[in-house]
Amino acid sequence: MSKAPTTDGLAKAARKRKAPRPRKSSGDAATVNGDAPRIARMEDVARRAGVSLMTVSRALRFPDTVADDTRQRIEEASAALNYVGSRLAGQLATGRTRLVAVVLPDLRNPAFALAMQGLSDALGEEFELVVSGTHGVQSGEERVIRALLGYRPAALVVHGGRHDAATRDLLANSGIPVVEMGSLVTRSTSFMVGYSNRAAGKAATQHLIARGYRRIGFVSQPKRDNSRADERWQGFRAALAAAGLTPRPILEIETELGYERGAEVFAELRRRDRKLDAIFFTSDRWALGALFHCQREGIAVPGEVAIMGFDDLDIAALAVPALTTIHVPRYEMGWESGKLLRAQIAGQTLARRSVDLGFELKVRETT
Amino acid sequence: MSKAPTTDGLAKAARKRKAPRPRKSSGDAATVNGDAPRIARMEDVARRAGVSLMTVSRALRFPDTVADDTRQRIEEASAALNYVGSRLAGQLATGRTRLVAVVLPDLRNPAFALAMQGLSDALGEEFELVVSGTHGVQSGEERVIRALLGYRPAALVVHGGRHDAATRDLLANSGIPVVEMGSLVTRSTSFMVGYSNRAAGKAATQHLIARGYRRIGFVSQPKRDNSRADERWQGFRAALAAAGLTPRPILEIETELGYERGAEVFAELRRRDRKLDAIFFTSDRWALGALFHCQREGIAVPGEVAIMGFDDLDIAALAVPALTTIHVPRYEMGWESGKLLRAQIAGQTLARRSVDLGFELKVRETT
DNA sequence: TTGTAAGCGTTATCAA
DNA sequence: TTGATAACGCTTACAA
Repeated sequence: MSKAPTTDGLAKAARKRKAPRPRKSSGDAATVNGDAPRIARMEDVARRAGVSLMTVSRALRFPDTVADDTRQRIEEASAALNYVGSRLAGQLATGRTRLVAVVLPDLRNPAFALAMQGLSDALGEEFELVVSGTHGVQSGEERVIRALLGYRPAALVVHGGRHDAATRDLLANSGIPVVEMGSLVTRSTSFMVGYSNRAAGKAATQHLIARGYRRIGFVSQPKRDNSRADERWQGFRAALAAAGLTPRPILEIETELGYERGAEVFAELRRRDRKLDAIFFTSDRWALGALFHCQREGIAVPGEVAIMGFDDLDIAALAVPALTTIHVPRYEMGWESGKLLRAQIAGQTLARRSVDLGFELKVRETT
Repeated sequence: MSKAPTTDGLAKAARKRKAPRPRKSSGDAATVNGDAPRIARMEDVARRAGVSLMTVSRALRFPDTVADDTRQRIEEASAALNYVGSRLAGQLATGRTRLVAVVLPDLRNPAFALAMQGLSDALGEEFELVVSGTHGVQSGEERVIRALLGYRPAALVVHGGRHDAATRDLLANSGIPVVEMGSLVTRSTSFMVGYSNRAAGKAATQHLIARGYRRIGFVSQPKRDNSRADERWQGFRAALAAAGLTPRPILEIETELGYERGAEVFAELRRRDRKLDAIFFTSDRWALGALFHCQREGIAVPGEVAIMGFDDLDIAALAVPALTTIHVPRYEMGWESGKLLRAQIAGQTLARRSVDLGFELKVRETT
């Protein structure tokens, strides 16, 4: 008896010797003795169904392994108590979560919203998305990712491109499948799904040059904070160089996103060079703002100035004149990322580390 | 000795008597004896810093309660191991999570994206958003919410309006603060933050009537699946009735959202009534699609037909002619919901169960 | 087919 | 100021 006693009584006594943390009321979940209705636990269901905890766990996850009548009793009890299993507990126990963490520069950007929908669709119902925005600030990225990793997600989706050293480190050592969605640029340890912003920027510019435009303005978000902007700019410069055109920094403007800003920047660029004959806006929002501005002011597009956008928003094709722009497969990026992650979560080892979904130059009426 | 022995040895022996589940390698997280680098646990940090588990826990959460040098050692160890605490475990232990569940009809809708940003901003960094879309299908709502509740979120945000009985039940018994965001309509147990779609629909229609339009078309999403659509329609009908106009169901069309559909529906309505003098589109997307269509076809707006939108998308004000529409405070809805939830999570009991953020009729050039 | 015990990684409680 | 222990609600491994 003094050595390894086997009665429950003693074992439990041994466990409870020290002051235990007071547990929540252990009355049946339905029969609450207090005020707020306690959330039903699996144990409550078990008690009500007259079986053990484990039988409930099994009945809920592997219905076939439990006797029919038992299962039925459990299902009734579960429904009666409005039981919703704690995934926190479940996932802690299994070591696997069904969460996919998503880090985006800006939640309100419709382009990202589209990608998220694709991601969500590809992942299906068994996964949930935990989303966080960095407000476009690169320095915030590591903190946000770290916070998300605390939930031990099954996978991580970040917006591709440039990351600081700490972030790269975090991604590389996260121990979970990571997809960088959007840009295709850096050598990286993660999978990449997207297109080349540099190539797209170059293609857009080459189109303008091919159309005969020579004095071309360039509008983007601050390149310092925004790697996409920087890559598109590199493409822009590369196209100029390839055509033997001298870059004119005075015609390159950085500004915040927004339709109104498009009109302002348009006017500013024309002020800087009266003979400006085309502008490459790296977002349709500016381009459309400028286009409407021209319409209002009676400026002929592309007669006086050609306008090139980027993104191919839904309205781009409908505006009058219809906007020439670069189409990017937003939804598909999400979808492809989701498929890739599912495969990896399922244990597959994938070889290809990069999926180029390409882009499409949509030549319409503004160039 | 036979009664309540106090030595650790025996207590542990008693616990370990039966075949224990094989634990993961217990080597230091950095010195892995296998292949994949194990994620560091708090215990690893403790070992490395030469303190107990609890001291680490304290040092990380309440730095002030730990001796300076101890804390420093712990911070170093934590950094060296790239330690990221498991929120799964932490939140299971505390019974409180820092997750806010969000259920939206459609992730890709820019309007919802804006609200999400507001929500995220108001909640701040200590909360994460778990997001799920229902694809506009009301019947999917309960399942989605149930799945989300499994994560024991600190609060729940659903898109307001109509819910089926099972969903209402779930919301009422969730035991956490719930905000219905968007519509202000049903009596509900949850808080509501939004505006009255009915009032907005009525105001829009009254504006058209006041302008002298009498044969007014109405375009919306299927009212059956979409409570907002239904409420706006009720407002539409109410305005007609108040003005003594006879409703003409033939001029009411249901269709899917999309710019292109706007042009199609516009043409269809004009076919149904050649003397149609105005159309109330319950989304700017259709309205703008129709507007561009008119521009292309040389149809005078509002000369031949007046166009009224809903939502006040950014472009609405810039289009030529600028679109008359209803402005809805999307970002503010999210922000207000977030503030409300934070207060409730913090334990405050709030009296007001409904926040009417109103809407604004933006009279511009298309009416 | 069902049940028991141990463990997931953290925090609350109490003792030292 | 620090540490030992039980508990959070579930699942895995094993026994019955």
